[in-house]
Amino acid sequence: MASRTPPFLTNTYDLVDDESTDRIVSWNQTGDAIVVWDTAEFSRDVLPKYFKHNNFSSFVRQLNTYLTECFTPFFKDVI
Amino acid sequence: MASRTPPFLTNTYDLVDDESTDRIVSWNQTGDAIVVWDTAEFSRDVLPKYFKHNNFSSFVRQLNTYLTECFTPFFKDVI
DNA sequence: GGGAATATTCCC
DNA sequence: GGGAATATTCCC
Repeated sequence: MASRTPPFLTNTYDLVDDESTDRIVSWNQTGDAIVVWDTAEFSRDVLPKYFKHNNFSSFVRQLNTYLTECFTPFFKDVI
Repeated sequence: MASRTPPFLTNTYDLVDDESTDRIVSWNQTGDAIVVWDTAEFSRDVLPKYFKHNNFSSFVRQLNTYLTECFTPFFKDVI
């Protein structure tokens, strides 16, 4: 029996996959990385919908916890 | 140097001490115990102002973590 | 980035 | 109630 996928990973998948916020955060062209287009909006508007905080650094901390070579996010702050 | 008081304890002190919510949660007459008069209102309205959740059981879990004989809360659900 | 402290959840 | 897993914060 595979153990349950951690909530952080399913939440992160969901928030990236949500097309209504692709302007703020989306997959890259090849679909193997996350692009955060606007970290300010991302932190303020998107994070609290999925997590109990609105801190970009807390999100990145969790990302680093679960990171493997299969999962390569990057950030492109357009400000 | 004393180490810093954990946020849970200062938050809990503050929420009990706030007189505007004494109808929901207050000190007892001798000031050495917490009385939660309405757990439903307490969970829904008071907890999220001080913590990142609205679950009574999570509050009690933390209370048990920090409990000593000097700190004796009790709950009086008036429903 | 990540170790460690604290918070929140989950489950016995 | 509390151990353990996960999340959030704090700090190096």
